[in-house]
Amino acid sequence: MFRLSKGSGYAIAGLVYMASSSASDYTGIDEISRATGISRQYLAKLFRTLASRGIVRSARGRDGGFMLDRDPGSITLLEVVEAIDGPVEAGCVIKDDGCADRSGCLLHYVLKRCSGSVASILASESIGGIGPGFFCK
Amino acid sequence: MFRLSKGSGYAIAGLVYMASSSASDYTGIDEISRATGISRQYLAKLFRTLASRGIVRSARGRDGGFMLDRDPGSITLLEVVEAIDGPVEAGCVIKDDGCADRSGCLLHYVLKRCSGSVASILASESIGGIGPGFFCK
DNA sequence: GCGTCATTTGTTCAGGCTAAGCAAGGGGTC
DNA sequence: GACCCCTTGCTTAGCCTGAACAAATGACGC
Repeated sequence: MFRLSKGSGYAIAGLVYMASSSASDYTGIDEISRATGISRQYLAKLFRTLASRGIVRSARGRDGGFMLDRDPGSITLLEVVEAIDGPVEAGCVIKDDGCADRSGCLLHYVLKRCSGSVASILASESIGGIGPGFFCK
Repeated sequence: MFRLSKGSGYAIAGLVYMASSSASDYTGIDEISRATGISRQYLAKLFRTLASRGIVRSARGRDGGFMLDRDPGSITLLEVVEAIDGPVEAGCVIKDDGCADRSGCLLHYVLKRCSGSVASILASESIGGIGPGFFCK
């Protein structure tokens, strides 16, 4: 009903690396994969999704790769997570659609508070804000 | 890296129903399944897990069923969620073990804030606190 | 008291679905 | 021709669902 996947973390790690490399040209997926230790194929799949969402730009062929399409400071973690995992929001577990906020579903209310809290934390941090010091040893 | 599954929601719904029925004897899984609209088999599996964690008590045979083993007000949603989904905590995505809090992993820090926030919200609500008004129409 | 029966949980199997990761070939660009 | 993204398909694991069978318990008839 509500999740943060490993894929989201991988995408954030890759984006942070790109932002910190401060290269004005494209960065190959192989380089990002080596630097972060993430599976090359899976990372490529994630970046294709990010490209379709307008977060990164891709170029094929020699000297091709991926490149941030916007200022790192303007890309929030929430945006990245929602691109990969879908909306960060917890609906009612019992009824998929019904159960609007107006109904007195207390469980729905508690879950809304959880997802809302996570969303606001993720929205307050950006790729540029994480910075190159991000990588754990 | 961190999730709240449907199973957790189902378990909470079942427990709330049991607490609200205020019966001093055992409640059958069929009754809970009918009242909540949750798959009987899956609900039974969830309740078996809850029984092994000491949250409910079970009895087989005629007039058997499940029964809260403690005061509904003392069973927090966090306890139920962790019984079903495991610990509500987001570790580092890049390194499974290393990456302790002391290292300067900013992503780790952000994720810790997210999971900590969710855990504290879930810990502040109990099965007894949700109450019978919980069910959405 | 004993055997039978209905009731209800416990166990097992099988299938559909999604996330995560792997591998190979296609095709664009320098 | 070398480089590198794109597409497709496959495998593994875990979640969710459904069905059938086994085991335990209480009620009833004798």
